[in-house]
Amino acid sequence: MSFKRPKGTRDFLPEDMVKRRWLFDVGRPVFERYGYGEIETPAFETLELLTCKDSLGEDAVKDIYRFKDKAGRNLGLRFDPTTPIARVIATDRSIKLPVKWCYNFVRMWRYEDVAKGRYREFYQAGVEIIGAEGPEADAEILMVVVDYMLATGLKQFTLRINSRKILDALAKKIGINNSIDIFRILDKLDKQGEKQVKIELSEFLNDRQIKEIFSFVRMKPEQARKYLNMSSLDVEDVVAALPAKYKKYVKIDFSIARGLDYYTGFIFETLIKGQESLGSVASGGRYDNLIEKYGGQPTPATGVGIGVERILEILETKKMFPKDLQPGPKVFIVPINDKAKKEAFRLTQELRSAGISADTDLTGKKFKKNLEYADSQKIPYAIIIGEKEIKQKKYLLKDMAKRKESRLSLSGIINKLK
RNA sequence: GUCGGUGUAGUGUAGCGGUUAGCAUAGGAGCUUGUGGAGCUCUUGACGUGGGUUCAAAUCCCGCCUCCGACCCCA
Repeated sequence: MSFKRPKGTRDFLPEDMVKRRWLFDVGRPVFERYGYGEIETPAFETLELLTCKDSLGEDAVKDIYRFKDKAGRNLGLRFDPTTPIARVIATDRSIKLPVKWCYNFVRMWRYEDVAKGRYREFYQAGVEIIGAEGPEADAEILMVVVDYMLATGLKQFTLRINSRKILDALAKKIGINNSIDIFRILDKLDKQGEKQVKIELSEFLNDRQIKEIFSFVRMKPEQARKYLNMSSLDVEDVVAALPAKYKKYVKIDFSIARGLDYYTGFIFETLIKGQESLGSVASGGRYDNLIEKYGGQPTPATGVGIGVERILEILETKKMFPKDLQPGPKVFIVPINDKAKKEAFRLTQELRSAGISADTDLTGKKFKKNLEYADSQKIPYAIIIGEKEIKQKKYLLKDMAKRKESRLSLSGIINKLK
């Protein structure tokens, strides 16, 4: 019999985990710098919360992993981080607003089709600002994303911003009812091109409407303002709140329309240059009435979800991980024969006590095999220990890559490896 | 969910109706015992799954599943 992993799941072996761990560690200081506190909610919630009608469409509900507990309660696995966070805010009245919460490599489940960069079990990072309605909060979300991207080493990326309010005004102006369908199609403009989008739109709209949409998408903000007869555009306010250093990463784009389901205003997505086909690696926006839908006070909120899986994939293809990411010990202690084994074991523990990641043979392998093993595991150093070494209290420290050996005392080794 | 492709040791593959299912690599043991990435010897290990056709199926047909693309979707 042989067992398989369930579809859409992955095993992360130590060599994978060092990379994931690296990204985790790179993101955390960014969140901390901005003053976000970390939050974690249960892996499963009541199905009632997860399927709370107004917040998601029918398709989304189908993608929830659901089950009954022994008492017959209907439960489901968390499929996004925002819903449980909204639940916390809605139900815990003692929380003083605003709050700034982050989550880093939080696990999520969606029962959907697996595709490149999409799994049924995956991780996400992100931040939420709840209880602040000004454009500064939205601007800060963008700043966090920019800093996060830069921290990963990615330098060429664009945050494309738009607003649900602008799209709604546009829909009203040109007489569109089923605006969600329309803007979903429009959202593909970048990926599929004008021709294809026009074909798809013609199913719902007449030529005049399509023409107007396309001319709108190309407008400058000031033209758009005039066209929609609005005194100000929220996306412009957000850009205005941005420090100069961040402005160059941000671009107003009236064609983007991510996640129209619960967003109420400002929305954005992040594309990596050269990796546009992978889709957005960080997207979010303002959702001012979600908390209310979960039974809380009317509460403004804005945030971002960062697709760490996609970022990892991009870093992998671009070979951007630090070279020294290597699981396992830094030094492997090799006894020359059985007599030296005991001393090797003792020495290993001595190094560990000194804070050095050290390991030794536990299987009774012979000298040569142990060297081979250290080599195959890419352990950078070996210490060779035999009768001579024990007597002299000087050990042979071998640099595996350079194949060079030096005779050092224990403290000498500790100094060198620290 | 739809369409197309695919499935042979851990990995990469050969076999295209009758084979002891071949090869490479990885894994294990050794090449007489104080020096590893090579070489040599030995060794472990595979036809996704269930039906059907046939004297005979890894091989042909069908269902299911997996994986890979494309579409749909992505809260």
